[in-house]
Order: sequence, then structure tokens, then C-alpha cells
Amino acid sequence: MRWDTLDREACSLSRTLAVIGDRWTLLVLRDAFLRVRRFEDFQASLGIARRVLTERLKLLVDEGVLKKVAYQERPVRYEYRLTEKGLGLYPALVALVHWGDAHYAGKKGPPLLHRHLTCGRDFRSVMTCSECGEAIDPREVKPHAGPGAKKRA
Amino acid sequence: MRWDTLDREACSLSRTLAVIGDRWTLLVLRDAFLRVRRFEDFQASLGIARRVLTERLKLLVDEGVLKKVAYQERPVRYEYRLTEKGLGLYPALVALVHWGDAHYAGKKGPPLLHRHLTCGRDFRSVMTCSECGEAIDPREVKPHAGPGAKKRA
DNA sequence: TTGACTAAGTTCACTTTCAAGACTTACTAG
DNA sequence: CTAGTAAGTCTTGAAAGTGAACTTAGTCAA
Repeated sequence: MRWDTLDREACSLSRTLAVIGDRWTLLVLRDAFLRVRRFEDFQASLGIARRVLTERLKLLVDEGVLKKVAYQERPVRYEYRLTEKGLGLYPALVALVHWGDAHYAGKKGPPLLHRHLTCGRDFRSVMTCSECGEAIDPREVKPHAGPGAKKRA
Repeated sequence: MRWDTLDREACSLSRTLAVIGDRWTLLVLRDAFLRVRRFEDFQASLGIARRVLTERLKLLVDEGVLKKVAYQERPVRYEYRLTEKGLGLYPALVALVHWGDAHYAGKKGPPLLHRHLTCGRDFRSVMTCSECGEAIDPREVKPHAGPGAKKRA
């Protein structure tokens, strides 16, 4: 399999990675969630080649994860904002952050905490079942083919 | 920033990506969660260069995400199994899958469904707050510096 | 008018990583 | 001995990232 054919796989993870799996993209999204909006600020935060950042931002805009929003008119200037589709990546992103917290924060502890404004507390993400509300244990999950599965030849 | 300095960032996402952010790694983990275990089977499923697969598996083993378990002795042969640490990536992985389902499954629907054995139903992942149990809306989360944050210069 | 500045890219030469495939190693069985 | 199995290792060329400079399209002040 080639990386550039991921979008054609009958696999949702592959299709997701076709959009957000390139080097640096998840860190671009991290910044977007932290309210970084402008090209120069993404570039300053990440310190990556401008060409790479341009490409990453373009794909995210093309796929509707980010949108370009004019923040001034003369001259016209744009910033990049998360769309609803982009916001939908939050659970995945915060799960990755919290996994890093759990295993790599060391003695100092997590560099960043997430306060749930609804209850006022710093939280850990817990993945629960949409149907019964229980926390999900991966050993209690059985994958099975769905309607979009590839037909057997 | 160079990709090979991610592990030194005071950022949990960067630290996570230093381990699982390389091209193909998340698909290796997908397969591990789907009970693929042997080198040849990973290779057949992914169709990637054996050298790349070797490197990815090695880093995952070195970092304790996968472990090598002998499945026979003569000759000794190993398979790769998820550790507890590796299982901890399930929420992130399934969130990415479900994001792909939501946006790229098209008319056919998701290729793979996840049955929660505890309640017997196919589920969507819902991220909830460890403290109050409510579903998390990213707009209701405020990030703030934690104990491991980088000191200001 | 010119020059300086700002923001967002685009281009280039070089380095690193992936892709494709062949080859190697260490066995076992016939 | 040969053939087969499993898990790598090695090689060459293509693709992607790195680091930095340059370009474009404005605006504003002197």
C-alpha cells in the first residue's frame, strides 16, 4: 500500500489518516484547538518549513476541517479556524494528549491540563459507550464487518 | 522543530507522536487491535516495505506499546502483542475511526462496526469527563498550564 | 513617488524517509 | 542436499521534509 492511496481503502482509519495523518498535521490541529489562527503563528509555534505548513493547511481547508476566515479587508487577510468537522477530532486529539500525560509526563506532570467548564474541574478523557453509557474497555469490544465493508472476492 | 526532537517537547501530544506519529504506525496499531500478530501478517495487511514495518514494530516494542511473545521454540518465533500501555491507545484510535465513519463512509456506511459486548450493541465513542460524567464539548474545555509546563524565560 | 513593513505564501538545493524488490539468516522437514 | 517458512536486512530510486531565501500583494509614512 502506498500512503497516497489511503483514501481509497475500505477502512475508516485509513480515510481519516489520508486527511490528518501526514507529518505535523496533528500538531497543526493541536494549535488550532489552542486558538492559533494565523499562518505566522502556526509557523512560529511549530517551527516547520513554510511550504510544509502551507500544504498541511491547504489539505485541511480542502477537506473542510479548517476554514479560512477573513480578519481584515485592506489588504484582505485570512486566518484558519476549525469547522464543526474539525471540532469532531477533539476526542481523538485529547485522548492522544492524555495518553502522553499518562506515560511521558514524568515527575513534573502534564504540561497542559484541561478544565471542563461545565463542572469546573480538570478532567481525564473517558471513552464511553453511546448506547449504555459505560466506560469502554477494549477487551469488551468486538469488531465486525459493517455495511461499507469490502465485498469478499 | 524537527520531527526527531518531538520527544523533548514539553507537550504531551508531541511526546505521543514521537512514539506513534510516524507514517504507518497507527495502521500497525489498528491491525494489532484486530489481532494481527505476526510480521508476515502485518506486512500482508499493510503492504508496506518490510524495512519500514521492522522499524515501526521495533520502536513500538522499545516503547512498551507492543511486546514480542514467543509462539514457538524450534525455531523460536515471535509475535507482537499489545501491552497495557498499548491498549491505552484504544480510545484515541477508535475516535479516529469513528471520525472517519462520520465523514467518509459515504452511502455504504462504515466498513467496520464495534460491538460493545457488555451491552450487546454497536456503539459510537463518546468522550466524557472523568469528573462529572458529562459528554465533553470542546467548546466547554479550557486548557491551562499544568505542573509540567515549560518555565517562562 | 519611494522605501519599509506586514502577511502569506513560493521556490530551491540538500537531506531524510519511503517504496519496491531482492537478498540473507536461521532454522525445519523430506 | 533442497525447498520451504519466518523475520528480517540491504539497495536504488522516488517522494517528502528541512532550512532558508525569495516573491507577491498589499499598506503606510516620509
